[in-house]
Amino acid sequence: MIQSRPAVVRISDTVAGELEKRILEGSLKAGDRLPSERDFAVELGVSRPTLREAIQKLTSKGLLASRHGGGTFVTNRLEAHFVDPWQEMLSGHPMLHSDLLEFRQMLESQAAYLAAERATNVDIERLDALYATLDSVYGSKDMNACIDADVAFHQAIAEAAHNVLIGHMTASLMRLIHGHVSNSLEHLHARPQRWDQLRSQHYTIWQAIREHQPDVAARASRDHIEFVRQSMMNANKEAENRLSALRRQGETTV
Amino acid sequence: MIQSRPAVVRISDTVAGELEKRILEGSLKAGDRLPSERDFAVELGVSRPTLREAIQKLTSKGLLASRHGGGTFVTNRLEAHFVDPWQEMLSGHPMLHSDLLEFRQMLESQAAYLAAERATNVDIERLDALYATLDSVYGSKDMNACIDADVAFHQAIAEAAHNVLIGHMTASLMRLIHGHVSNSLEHLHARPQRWDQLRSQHYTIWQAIREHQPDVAARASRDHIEFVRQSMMNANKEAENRLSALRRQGETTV
DNA sequence: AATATTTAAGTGGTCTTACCAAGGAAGAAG
DNA sequence: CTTCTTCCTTGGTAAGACCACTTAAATATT
Repeated sequence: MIQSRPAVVRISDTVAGELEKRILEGSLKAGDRLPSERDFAVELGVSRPTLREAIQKLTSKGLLASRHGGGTFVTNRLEAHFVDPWQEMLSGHPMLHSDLLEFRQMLESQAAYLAAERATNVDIERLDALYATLDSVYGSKDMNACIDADVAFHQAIAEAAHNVLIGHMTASLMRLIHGHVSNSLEHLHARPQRWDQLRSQHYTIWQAIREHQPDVAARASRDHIEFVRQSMMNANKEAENRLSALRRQGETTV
Repeated sequence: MIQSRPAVVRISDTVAGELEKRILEGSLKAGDRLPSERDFAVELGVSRPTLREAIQKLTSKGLLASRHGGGTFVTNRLEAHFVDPWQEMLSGHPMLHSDLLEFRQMLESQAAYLAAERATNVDIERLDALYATLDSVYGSKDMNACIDADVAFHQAIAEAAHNVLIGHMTASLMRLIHGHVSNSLEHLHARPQRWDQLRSQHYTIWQAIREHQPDVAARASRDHIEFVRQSMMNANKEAENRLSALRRQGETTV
């Protein structure tokens, strides 16, 4: 109906593109309800399964949301256009956080080891500056600044290892977890003693690299991630407890 | 039980999640071809439109790709995310091979450690089979078969570590260096004793994992890569010697 | 015998029809 | 007026059929 020659273009893609275009242009605003699938399919000149496949695509992009018996609506989150598969996976499968931390533990401890072995004077000067800002910013309450300084510090260590793979890998992982770090650190906000523990851990790593003690640096880095890991597991456990408490409360009110 | 939060349980979502999980865990590897939609729908116990909707979701996420008349394939986007930047760097700058081996040393020793810790009976059975073929094929002169068996063996170890990042990372690196392995091994062709050394190294790793001795496995794996590293450096040195010898010869003739 | 062409089987893409389940609104009962 | 029932609309799933494309085996050609 729509096209005499579909050629290599899938109709569902064409429909999805058309809908996406309408949403972006504003003719379909956030909160709007789409016509029923049957009517809309006729209107667009395609079959209902084809329309549904197009809707699935946009739903997985976060642009649409369907309620059984209710209708299909335009969501208000237009920012989720480009999805990094790993990013999606991380939020979808929380068990991956454990794997990710395990990987970081390996990567960063090795980076610290090599950095302690190979760091030049330039590297150490950079580390000194970054550690200074890290230490000063840890005294403030600015969470974002802390995260940025933390990332920069670890990235500098990775680059001081003078291995391009470790450098790139660390950068990739840092980019990947940048959004999740806040989750894994926010529970520290009300715990000053843990805050100080992190501070001293960074100090140990920094000094070990400065004094070219590879084993100490690797061990300290390993312990550092292990600490974050334990803190996160505790946070998760507490969250579960709160959740089940809420559930119990709900059951009583029912 | 008035209302539960995940009230809407769409089958297509369940299927999509199942597929995503399989891709993530590696049972569906990059490049793999899915069964035909008709067969796969029966296998999963759902209808074909439902399966298609699930595939649409994952396609829009970039995890799957369908070719009309050809089939549906698992993309390598998860791995490409990490590997892409290195592809041309590695081929352009041979000096990076040293970095690569260093990275492998870290990655594979950690994989061996975790595999020795976590390998299930199924994992060990797979390792047994792969080691058997590896050992038998090492007796032949078939270099390609040796490389394939070697890659499969190390990949199986990485998957036995039960860490999706380590699994994908190893797969990426293996694919990345597949063409380079021949370079790093061809010099062994005329050296039977080194051939036997590799064989015994593999045996040590294999047994350590079977007997759940993480430290032994990690150490053996580390030594294994170190051996390859030394061999390659020697080979490079010999190549340089031959090259400079040729140059000297050229100077005399000029 | 090797190569180019044809053919047939298999696969994804689309459509039609039908039925089920969840939501919502109109109407009936209190 | 409130509450409950009923029924229609809507999205979700299933099954079968046909079309378009790819692939590879079978055939014809050289």
